[in-house]
Amino acid sequence: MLINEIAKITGISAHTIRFYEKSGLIEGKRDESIKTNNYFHYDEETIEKLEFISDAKSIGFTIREIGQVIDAWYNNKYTKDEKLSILDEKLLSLEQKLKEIKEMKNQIEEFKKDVLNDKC
Amino acid sequence: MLINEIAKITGISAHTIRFYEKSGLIEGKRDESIKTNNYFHYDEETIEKLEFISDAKSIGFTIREIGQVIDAWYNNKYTKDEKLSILDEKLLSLEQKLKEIKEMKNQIEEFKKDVLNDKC
DNA sequence: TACAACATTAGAGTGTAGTCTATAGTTGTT
DNA sequence: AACAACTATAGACTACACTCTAATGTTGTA
Repeated sequence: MLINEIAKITGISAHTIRFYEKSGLIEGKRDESIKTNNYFHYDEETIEKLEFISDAKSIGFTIREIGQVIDAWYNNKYTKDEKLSILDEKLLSLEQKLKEIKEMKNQIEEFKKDVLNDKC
Repeated sequence: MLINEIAKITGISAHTIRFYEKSGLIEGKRDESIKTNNYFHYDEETIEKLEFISDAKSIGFTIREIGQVIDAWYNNKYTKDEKLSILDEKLLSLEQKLKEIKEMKNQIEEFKKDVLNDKC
C-alpha cells in the first residue's frame, strides 16, 4: 500500500502519517527492486498501529508515550522485562485517569445539583 | 489575597494564573479604595476554580471547555437550561472517555499477553 | 506524449497552553 | 532614603502536534 491508500483506510491524512513516520511511530518499507522511485510501502501492521495511535491520542497519550507502547509491542528495542514494565506503567496511568474522570463526573453532578437548586 | 499568595496555595504559578485570567477562566477584583496601585485581589472562589482547572486539565479538557463549565457553574452568562445542557454534554464526554480508557486498558492487557507469550 | 494524479523532502505556518523576559511602578522593612 | 520583594503589562519564546506549501520527481491514463 502506498501512503494515500493507507490514509484513506485509516482516515489519517498523508501529511500526518508522514509526521508519525518522522516521529518514529510507524515505518514504511521501500521496495528495493524498484529503482525508479523511492515510494514507501505500508502493510497491515501499520494500519493496526495507526488505529492504535488514533485511540491512544484520543485518551491523551503523547506521541512519545505512544511510541513507547508501540516499541514495547512490536519492536525488539526492549527486553521482555522492559516491555512489561512499560505496559504496566501505562496501565497504571490509565487507572489513574479512570479515577480522575470518575471524580470529575461527581463534581459536575454536584454543579448540576447547584444549578437545579438555583445555588449559583 | 494577592497573586503570589493564591499561587502558593494552589501550586499554580503567578504567570499561569494571569494566563488563566486573560483566558477568562478566573477574575480578580481591584480594590477601588486603593488609588496607589491596581493590584488584583483573589477570593476563596478563585481557589476553587483554580483547583477545578487543574483537575479538568489533567483529564484533557481544553481551556475553552473549562471556561464553559466554570461559566455554567458560577456565572449568569447562561440560562438555567443552557447551564444544564453544557454540564450534561460534559458528563457525556466523560462517559465516552471512560469507555475509551477501558478499551485501551484491554488492548494493553492484550499486548502484555503477547509479550508474555513471546508473540512479539 | 501530454498531463493529471500521485510521491518525496525540507521547511514554514498554525493553534494550544503555557513560560519567561523586560519594563515600570508599588510596598514594606531597615 | 535605600532597597528587596512584590505587582502589572506587553510581548517574545517554547513544546507539542499537527498542517500546509513549494519544489521536484514518478506513474498511469487519454
